Amino acid sequence: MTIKLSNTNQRRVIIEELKKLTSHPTADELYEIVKERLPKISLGTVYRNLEQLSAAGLIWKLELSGSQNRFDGNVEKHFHKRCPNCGAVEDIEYHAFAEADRHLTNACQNYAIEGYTLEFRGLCYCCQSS
Amino acid sequence: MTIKLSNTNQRRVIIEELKKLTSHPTADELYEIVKERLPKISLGTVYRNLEQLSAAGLIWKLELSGSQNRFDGNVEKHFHKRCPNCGAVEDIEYHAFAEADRHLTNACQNYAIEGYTLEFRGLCYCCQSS
DNA sequence: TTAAAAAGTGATAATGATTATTAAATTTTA
DNA sequence: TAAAATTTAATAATCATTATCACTTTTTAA
Ligand SMILES: [Mn+2]
Ligand SMILES: [Mn+2]
Ligand SMILES: [Zn+2]
Ligand SMILES: [Zn+2]
Repeated sequence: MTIKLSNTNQRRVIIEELKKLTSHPTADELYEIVKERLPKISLGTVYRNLEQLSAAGLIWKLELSGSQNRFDGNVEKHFHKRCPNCGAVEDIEYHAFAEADRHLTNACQNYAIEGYTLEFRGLCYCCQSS
Repeated sequence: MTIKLSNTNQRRVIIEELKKLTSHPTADELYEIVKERLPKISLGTVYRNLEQLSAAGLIWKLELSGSQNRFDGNVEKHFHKRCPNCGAVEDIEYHAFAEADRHLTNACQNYAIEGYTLEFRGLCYCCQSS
């Protein structure tokens, strides 16, 4: 049942560059970065691979509400905070909200709910000091 | 500071029809409904008014992750569940998750977080029985 | 090892949701 | 009631994403 992916150079570079970043880039932001190593790569290839890699569980596709999709090389359980001013997306350590998560999951038991998506809003460091 | 909106017939009908529904329609779905009363109305007018009405706090704009925006005539505090199979959006009564909400809000205090967005995933009634 | 089959690529076109533009109409202001 | 402000309908433009397709690369399995 595991998805099988060919070993192409493009795929290798895409996942490698994504995993270097903590910025949760959009497909086109990552495209610009990958292009430095693979100048002939096309944006469609980046989109296609990000889609496949997230389907395979190797990366995360962040479908944040009301914004362009972003991608995350860190697949450990954690949440995100988006800055309403500049749009930056930052990690929030899971442990900070672990208890709330337990309560949410428990409340879910009584309903036909499979899971939830939770995202926070708050000014990033840059936008706080300006 | 309150936003002032002119009293146009289009605006009146849009909000009136939205408030009749519990289906959280998209702009184009509501457009089809409103068109029965105002056949000459344009889709752009529906988009513009939904935007203004939600900016004024008279309705809710639901920016659900990874899907077209939907609109809600019910501005009381509540959450939503989206069916991963058919895309339907249903209400979840706030009280069911009030305790979890308290925990989330408390955890937020220690961080520069202004608020959060929470949405659930689960098969709707139709999709469960098929 | 090699040839057929499968998967992936790059270039580009197409799609779909939303926003912008603009002249004309309506509503508000005073 | 006339000028100012807002809104409308029609339409064009934008922007993110997906689809298409001829060609190349990778995988499979004899
Ligand atoms: Mn992250
Ligand atoms: Mn609702
Ligand atoms: Zn910021
Ligand atoms: Zn369903």
